[in-house]
Amino acid sequence: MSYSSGTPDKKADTRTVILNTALRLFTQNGYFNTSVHDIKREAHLSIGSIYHYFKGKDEIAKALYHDLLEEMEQQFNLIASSHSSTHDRCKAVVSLLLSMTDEKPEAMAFMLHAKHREFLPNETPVCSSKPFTLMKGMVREGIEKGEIRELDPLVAAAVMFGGPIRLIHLHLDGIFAGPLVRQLPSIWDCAWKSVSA
Amino acid sequence: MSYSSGTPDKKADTRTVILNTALRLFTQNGYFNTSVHDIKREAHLSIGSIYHYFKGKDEIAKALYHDLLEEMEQQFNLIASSHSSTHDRCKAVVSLLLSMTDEKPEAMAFMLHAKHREFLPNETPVCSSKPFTLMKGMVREGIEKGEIRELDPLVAAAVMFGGPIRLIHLHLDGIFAGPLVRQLPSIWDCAWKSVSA
DNA sequence: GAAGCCAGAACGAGCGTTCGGTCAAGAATG
DNA sequence: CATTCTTGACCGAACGCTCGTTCTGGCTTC
Repeated sequence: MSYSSGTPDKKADTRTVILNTALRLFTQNGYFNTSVHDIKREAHLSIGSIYHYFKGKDEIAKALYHDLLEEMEQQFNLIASSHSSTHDRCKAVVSLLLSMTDEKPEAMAFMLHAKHREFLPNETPVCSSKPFTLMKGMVREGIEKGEIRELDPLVAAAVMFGGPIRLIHLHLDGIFAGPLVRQLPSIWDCAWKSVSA
Repeated sequence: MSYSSGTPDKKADTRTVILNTALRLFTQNGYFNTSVHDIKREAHLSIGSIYHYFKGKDEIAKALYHDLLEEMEQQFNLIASSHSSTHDRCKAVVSLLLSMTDEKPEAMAFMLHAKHREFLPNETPVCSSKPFTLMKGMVREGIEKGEIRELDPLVAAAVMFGGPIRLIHLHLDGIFAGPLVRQLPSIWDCAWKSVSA
């Protein structure tokens, strides 16, 4: 490798270059409209290099999916451990979702927006993943503690997080402009009003 | 045509056979995992016959998209004209969405769930379509009349319809079982509480 | 010189689409 | 009535192209 002799750790960050490029193209054009040759071109790599790090196209998507979900799960656990009331926990979750959308829209789009079922048929669907299970768990606990009205936990979770998630979708589709975190006060007010006891 | 002499109107309903088969396969396996040859096989037709009625695969999807959106728009207009208060109108819309999901889950999945952007890049996105515009219009009117709190209309619409839509997604993903209409009272209660003045 | 990394030509399968054609049923013609 | 012509529904082999993947070989580093 002759060009750019200054790069220090070119070792195994070819992998992350591939992942970042793939994430961008997948969210921009969709999984099926993105070929491995497209990733190669955009990442200034060769086919061989890509297949050296990943067994195939779907392995790239799978790696992205797992990495992003794991990151989110960690954040959720952090939230759960640093807040005690259901109200504070759920508000922190909504805040996190909004700010993550502002900061890493592509990652968020890949997690929430993409139809993983279609290209990762053997993966557990997003809504059954750990982060989503944690969200449902928070809500159930809130019902038991009396903070939230007596409702089917799934319905309560859908209602409370459905609004923020819908706004995120609208934002990712380019319909709702501007930073989302700015909407946190009003949207959280609405969300909490909808289920609070 | 010798087989099944009993069929009266075999004339132009080959078209609807194609559309119904395509809708089923598109929602079941996704647009990109469905080939025209698959449609041919499942519909017991020939390639030539399909291409006689549609210019191409994307035209089939486009026809489905337009037909379904138009049907929904008509229902929405009917609702708007038969209810006067924002509360009643929006409740009727939510009720319609839930019952439509129960009755025609595939149609609903194709409208709400599918990423049309990826295979119909020249179509207006769902969220900018007439039905969704009508929903936003109802909410805006509700704010002007004082039935709904003073909020960004888009935020209010996202919050009010986000919960029900989220539940629909969960249902279509097989996570929330049972008929959705049964949840209308509780979910509408939550939705209205979240934005009502 | 062994091991990891990268390059890129080549392949084979599957796709959307084309196209030349058959067949049945009317309409037009005699 | 018998005939030719016309039309539209339908068929399916075949084509061209793109894609995911493989493979062979060279380069770099220790």
